[in-house]
Amino acid sequence: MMKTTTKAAAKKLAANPRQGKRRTKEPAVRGSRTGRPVMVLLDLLGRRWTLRILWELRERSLTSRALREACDDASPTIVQARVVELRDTGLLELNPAGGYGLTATGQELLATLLPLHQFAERWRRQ
Amino acid sequence: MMKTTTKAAAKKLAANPRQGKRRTKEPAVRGSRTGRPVMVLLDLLGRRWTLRILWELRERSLTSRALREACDDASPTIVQARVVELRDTGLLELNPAGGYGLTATGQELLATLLPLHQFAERWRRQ
DNA sequence: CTCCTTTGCTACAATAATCGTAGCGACATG
DNA sequence: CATGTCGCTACGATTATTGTAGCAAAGGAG
Repeated sequence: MMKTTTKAAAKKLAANPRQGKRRTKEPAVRGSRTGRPVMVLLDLLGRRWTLRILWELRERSLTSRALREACDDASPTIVQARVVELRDTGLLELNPAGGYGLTATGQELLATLLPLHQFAERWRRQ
Repeated sequence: MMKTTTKAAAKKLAANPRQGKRRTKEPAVRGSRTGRPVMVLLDLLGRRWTLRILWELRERSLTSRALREACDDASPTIVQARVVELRDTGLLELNPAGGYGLTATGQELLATLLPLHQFAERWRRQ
């Protein structure tokens, strides 16, 4: 019934090594079959919690748990799934010292999203 | 199980008057209980097809069907639901002459999203 | 006034995505 | 060893999204 799907973000990981290196399999982004970068990006950002996660990491790194709390205590399942996607697409990374943070590319993206803050304020006042 | 929900975008509309004026009920946006404008906005945009719909309307109005086709033939159910949300939040409107188009506010929002196009291009090349 | 097409919109069952709660193994500290 | 945190997963329950059909209200052509 679906046209294309992220076959299943991540299948199974052997065990639980404190830090699991991201394996490079499934594209992680379903992306409107055209493959046009913008569409792929819009699709990626248009998934629940993705924008929020990026936003919460805009000026600091957060541990997996802190990140969940920052996102209104979102389900660990989905936050983890989003983190995997964002890592696979090179926007986010797990710091060697621990905690998640934006990559250089991720910060570039966030820079283009920052104006949303101002817009939101104007928007609120109709 | 849910913390907050869009009780059900729209229940039932009496009949099918060619153009149904949006009724003002449910907030339409669940928005991370904090109520902070940015969060509400991120939540709204973080729903499937929302960003895409706005994007497709960036430089032209489209009829409901044309809009669906532009969005990779997304399900009419979901496109309609998103359109309702976007109308309720004043970002999109149904032109008297027919077809959906961005409101002034909607265009403001889109203006802040346009840079995503350039980013996406850079992003593609890693 | 019919026939025909388009428009905005809905119903419905099936499927996929998301949610909550619980918990694992690895590692560090006391 | 006992305790705590870390990144991460399992799994049943609940929503959200998908596809397919189709309705009623205009509008146009004949």
